Amino acid sequence: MTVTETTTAETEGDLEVALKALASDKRLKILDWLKDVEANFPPQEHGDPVTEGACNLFVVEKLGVSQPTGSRHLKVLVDAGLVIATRRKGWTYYRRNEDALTAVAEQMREI
Amino acid sequence: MTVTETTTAETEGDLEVALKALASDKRLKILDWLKDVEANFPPQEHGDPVTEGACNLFVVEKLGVSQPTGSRHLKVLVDAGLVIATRRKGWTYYRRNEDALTAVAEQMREI
DNA sequence: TAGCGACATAGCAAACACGCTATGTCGACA
DNA sequence: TGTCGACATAGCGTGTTTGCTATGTCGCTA
Repeated sequence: MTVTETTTAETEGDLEVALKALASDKRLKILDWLKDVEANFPPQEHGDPVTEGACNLFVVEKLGVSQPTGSRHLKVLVDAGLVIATRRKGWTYYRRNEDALTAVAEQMREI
Repeated sequence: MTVTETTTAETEGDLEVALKALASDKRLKILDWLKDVEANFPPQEHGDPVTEGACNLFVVEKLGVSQPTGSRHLKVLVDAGLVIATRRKGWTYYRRNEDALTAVAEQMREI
């Protein structure tokens, strides 16, 4: 079994990094879609949409870009700590890091 | 008398535009400094710091960049509607657009 | 009206962001 | 072990951002 979780622990970190990650139409869309994986993506027969998130290819397809481009957008979000990637078997699932997103929103109240 | 106020009326507009403007270390600093003009900038004998804001040169100097570079950072904030520029006599004053900033923070709660 | 101080604009180079194609890696399965 | 599906990484062209210097504009004031 190989399960790898990736977070950059940005719950309190650099606001600028988070803002750079958020300052993109496509990445804002991804975050919005991930609010409700079951509603926004096709059914996954291999990995729980609720606990693990949406798989890479579904996001890529919905974004309407090539697979590497979509993967990079996701990586930007992961590197900023706003999204958590779970790698299992052949697939990678992405879900929102609600704690980090809430922290960013909180910091924005003092901007 | 020539007084010109500049706002891009972004009180409800594009979140992405605001985030792009905010995704910069220097521009975040400017916004922070403008929270208290009197405390963060030298005394202005020509224009009320509280009602009109800080003059261009003071911001530029504190940023530690050239005058055109500083002016452009300010312009980015103005274009995004986050800062209001008031031009009077020879000087241009910049102050925070609290309404727009609050609106952005509010939108961030649903991100 | 000549000149000066305070900005704004133009124009340019370096760095970064973003799209793509091509290719590498890694786990399953025949 | 060979192949295939699902990503990740490399590399490349293009557009945008960010810094600078040089220069334009505008409102005084001499």
